[in-house]
Amino acid sequence: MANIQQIAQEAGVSVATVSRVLNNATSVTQKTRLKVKRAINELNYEPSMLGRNLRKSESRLILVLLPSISNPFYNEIINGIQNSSIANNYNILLCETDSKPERENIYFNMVKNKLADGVISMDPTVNMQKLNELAKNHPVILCSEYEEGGTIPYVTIDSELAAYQAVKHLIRLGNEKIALISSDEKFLYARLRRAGYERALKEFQLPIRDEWIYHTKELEFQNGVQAMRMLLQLEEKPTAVFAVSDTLAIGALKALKAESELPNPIAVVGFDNISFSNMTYPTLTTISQPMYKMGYLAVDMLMNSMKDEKVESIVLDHELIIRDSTMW
Amino acid sequence: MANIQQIAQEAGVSVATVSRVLNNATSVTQKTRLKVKRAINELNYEPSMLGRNLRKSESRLILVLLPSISNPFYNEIINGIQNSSIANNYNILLCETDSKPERENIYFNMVKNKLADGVISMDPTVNMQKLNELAKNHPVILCSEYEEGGTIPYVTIDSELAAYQAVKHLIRLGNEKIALISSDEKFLYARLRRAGYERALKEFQLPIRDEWIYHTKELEFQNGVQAMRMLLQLEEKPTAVFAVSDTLAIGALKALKAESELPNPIAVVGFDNISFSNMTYPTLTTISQPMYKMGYLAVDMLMNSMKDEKVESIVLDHELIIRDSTMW
DNA sequence: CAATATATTGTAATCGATTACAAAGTAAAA
DNA sequence: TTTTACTTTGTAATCGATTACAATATATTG
Repeated sequence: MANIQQIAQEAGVSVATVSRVLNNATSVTQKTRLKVKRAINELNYEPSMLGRNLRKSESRLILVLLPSISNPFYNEIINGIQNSSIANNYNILLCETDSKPERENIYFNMVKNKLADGVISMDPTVNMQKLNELAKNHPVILCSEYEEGGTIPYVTIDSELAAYQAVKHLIRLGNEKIALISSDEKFLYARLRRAGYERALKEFQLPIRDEWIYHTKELEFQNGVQAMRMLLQLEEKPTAVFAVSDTLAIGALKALKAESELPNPIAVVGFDNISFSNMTYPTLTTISQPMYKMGYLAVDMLMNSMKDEKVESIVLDHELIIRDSTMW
Repeated sequence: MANIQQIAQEAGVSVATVSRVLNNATSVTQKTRLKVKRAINELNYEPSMLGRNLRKSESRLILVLLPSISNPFYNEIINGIQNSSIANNYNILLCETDSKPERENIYFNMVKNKLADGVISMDPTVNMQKLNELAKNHPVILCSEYEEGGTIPYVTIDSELAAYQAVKHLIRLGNEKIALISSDEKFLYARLRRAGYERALKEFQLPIRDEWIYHTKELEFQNGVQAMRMLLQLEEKPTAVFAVSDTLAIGALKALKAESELPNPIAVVGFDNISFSNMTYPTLTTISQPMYKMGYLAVDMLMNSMKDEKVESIVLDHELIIRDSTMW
């Protein structure tokens, strides 16, 4: 593969001139510009980004941290990030941490090593201390999951309010025994959604019972199935369930279908509005997050952060999508 | 951020020695090694990959091309690719082409520009001509979708045989009117799966009727819903359906549930065994591809290709997973 | 101890671009 | 035709590492 020297030689000009042509600098005559372009075509030349990046000390790559790509919740956010990045002439590196510190370290090092220019983290399992450390010297934005009272800018929704509204919806439908399927409360979103759940129950003077609150280890479908099975084994069964994610809710629905001898249907509300939530039977009532927008904005914020502008955190609006799982 | 010069100065040695310590070269005394390490810690130094990559003319990045991350089919493959890459000290760049040539060009240029060392393409919509061109100078492996009679090594399954077996299963259950929900036949997998479908029907002297073959534009759930609706409007309705992807099959199931006045249930078989396929109602009978393995092997093949070894294409085994959608 | 072999360290070129500054060329003004 | 102002081009330093080769230090041998 040819390099800039060879082009310069072929075109009979200096490397500086070739570089100017490559970067559309103004001060190059039409005539020399043509000579250079001809040489470029002749030798099938593509400028090396390695050289350019080293000189400019940038990689135009954004790291996107997420625990696992298999959670469909991230799909639309990633779409937003992707489109926004490309519009800004950046590319993204999707980084599955699998919630493993070793993996996380690899990616943090990439940033320190200048292999990436900034980070958007959607990973609730991220090591916040290390991330804060990184954020001192590098642009970092949190997307969806964030740190309360932290210094890293974030874009998210009001999880507490959303949960409150979801549960209130169940109450309005006449449910008094409402269970919660949540994940690990080390995650902020889980704590917030639980808080919303409790606020709604308290407001209507309904009991908050420990055995109606189930914590799963992960967010896979199977965890939802498992959780629902446990709830169905209780002596006093709930009549409705609020799950902190669609994946859990869908698992719960599955477990309910398997249980043929239920006197009354149990209502289920999920969270995220993943595309599959409209394909289940019954279709799932859920909270819709503006995922695409969230991703898009996260990149905007990162770009501003790179320009050393002050970046304000953003809280976006959500929406309750009412489907069959609360009206069968 | 400190650079290698400063470390050399701080430690009172030459840059070469620092580099040797960084790369665990043998010929460094314990004493100087310590001096250097102390300086590294002192100045909080992280070597710049930009410099290293330029010098070594490699980026240790693999591009993974796929049309869209929202298709859950790719999840497990990506997992395999990811794990295998990390084991080989590479990172992957997930590249959604959205089936747009502009996007594709961006990524191809990254390879030409030395920003990535190789490509694994899972994108059926890829421009094969350009990819072949790229493959002349850079390592490329095809994963899942491939080119018949092409020169780029691939890892895949026998789609024709799998489809044949899926349809044969439907025939054995007594179905004689079997529909096909396929995608665009510009994709090889679609042509192969249709061929398998037709082979099974012919073998049992069953009719191949054009109105029972529906082609969707995309692979989203909604396309499956749409396809099934059309099939249900036919005068002579099929009693079973084979869909070339789980997403389409799941959409079809959804459309079937919506239709309450069916005299007999319609059996459905999908393809891919995505994780959702076990969460639908009824659960989906499908063909399971060894997705993780496929991804893992693709990286192995790429590594060999980078070492300029000859790489043989691989056809892996599949499996028919029988669930409720063919026995209700 | 001197001569030689070996282990350790340093010097400087190199990867491929960008860019400040200098030099040469061209156009405009005197 | 000079002189001046402005454009265009070239020279060489630079980004931050690796590494061939040279130089020096240390160990081994006779």
